[in-house]
Amino acid sequence: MPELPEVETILQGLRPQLVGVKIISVVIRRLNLRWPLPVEALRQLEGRSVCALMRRGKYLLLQSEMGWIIFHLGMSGRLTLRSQTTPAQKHDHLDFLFANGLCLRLTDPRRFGAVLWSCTPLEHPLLVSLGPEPLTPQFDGGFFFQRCRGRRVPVKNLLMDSHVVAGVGNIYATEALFKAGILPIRPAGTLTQMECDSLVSATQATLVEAIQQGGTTLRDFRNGDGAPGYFQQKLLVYGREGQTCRHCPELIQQIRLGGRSSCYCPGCQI
DNA sequence: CTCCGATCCTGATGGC
DNA sequence: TGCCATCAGGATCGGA
Repeated sequence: MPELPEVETILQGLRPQLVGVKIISVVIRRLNLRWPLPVEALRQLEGRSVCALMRRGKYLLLQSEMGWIIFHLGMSGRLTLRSQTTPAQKHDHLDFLFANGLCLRLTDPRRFGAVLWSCTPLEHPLLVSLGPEPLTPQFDGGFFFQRCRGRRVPVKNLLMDSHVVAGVGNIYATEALFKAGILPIRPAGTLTQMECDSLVSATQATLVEAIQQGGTTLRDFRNGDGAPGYFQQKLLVYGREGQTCRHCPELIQQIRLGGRSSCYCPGCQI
C-alpha cells in the first residue's frame, strides 16, 4: 500500500508525538507477519524511550536506546496513533503503549508487512542493498542512465526496483512516466541521457507533490493521525484507463507489466 | 547476470 | 443472496 510519500507522511505525523516519549509496554497479538516478529527485542523496548524516527525508502525506522525497530507496511499495513483505550480489531497485530497515553498500532490485513530488529539498521540485509533515496542528489539522470544501460526490461520495472532507487512504487512510477512522456514498456536500455534526466526530474516532482498532499488514499491509506491523503485528486493517468487524457484527446490505455497494472497515454508517451 | 512468474494473505468489487 | 474470478499500494525467491 504505502509508497515513499505515504511512509514519509506517517513519519512526519508520528515524530512530534513520539520522539523522547517512553514506551511503557508492547502488546504482540500475532507472532508472524511476512517474517517472525523480533519478540525478545520488542520486550526489551519496555521502559525505554524513542530516540528518533527515520525513513529509508519505504521502511520506517524507530530508534530506541536498545537498537532499532524496522517497519515495512507491505501492501496493506497501517501505523496509527490512538488512545490506549481503543479496543483492538481483527487485523491489529502490534501495539506500543506510551507514557503520554498514546498507542502506536500496527494494522495489516494482508500481512505482507514486516517488523524487524537491528542494532545497525542501514546494514540490515534488507536495507543495505537499497538504491539511493530518490529525493537526494545521488539519484540523478546520469545515475539512472547508467543503471538502464544494457537492460531490456521495461523502464517502469527498473523505476520500481528498490535496488535501483528506493521507495518508488506503482502509482508514482506510473505518474512519473506520464509526466516525462515515456512509455512504461520502453526497454530501459533504449532511453537516452536526456530522457533519463526528464524521468528523474518527473519522479522527484511527483514524490514532492505527493508528500505535500499527505500521500495518496485510494482505498484506506491513513496517516498516523487517521487523516487521508489528497494526492489522488492530482493523479494524471493512474487508474484512469478508458478515460480521456488530461493533455490530449487520446484515451488512457492499461497494460500489465511485471504483474502490475500500468496506465499510459499513447499520444503523450513515446 | 538478467528476466519472468509464482508466492505470501485478506478484502473489495463486479459478473452471473 | 451466494458464488466465483479478478484485482489491489510490495518485494523476495527460484528457475529458465
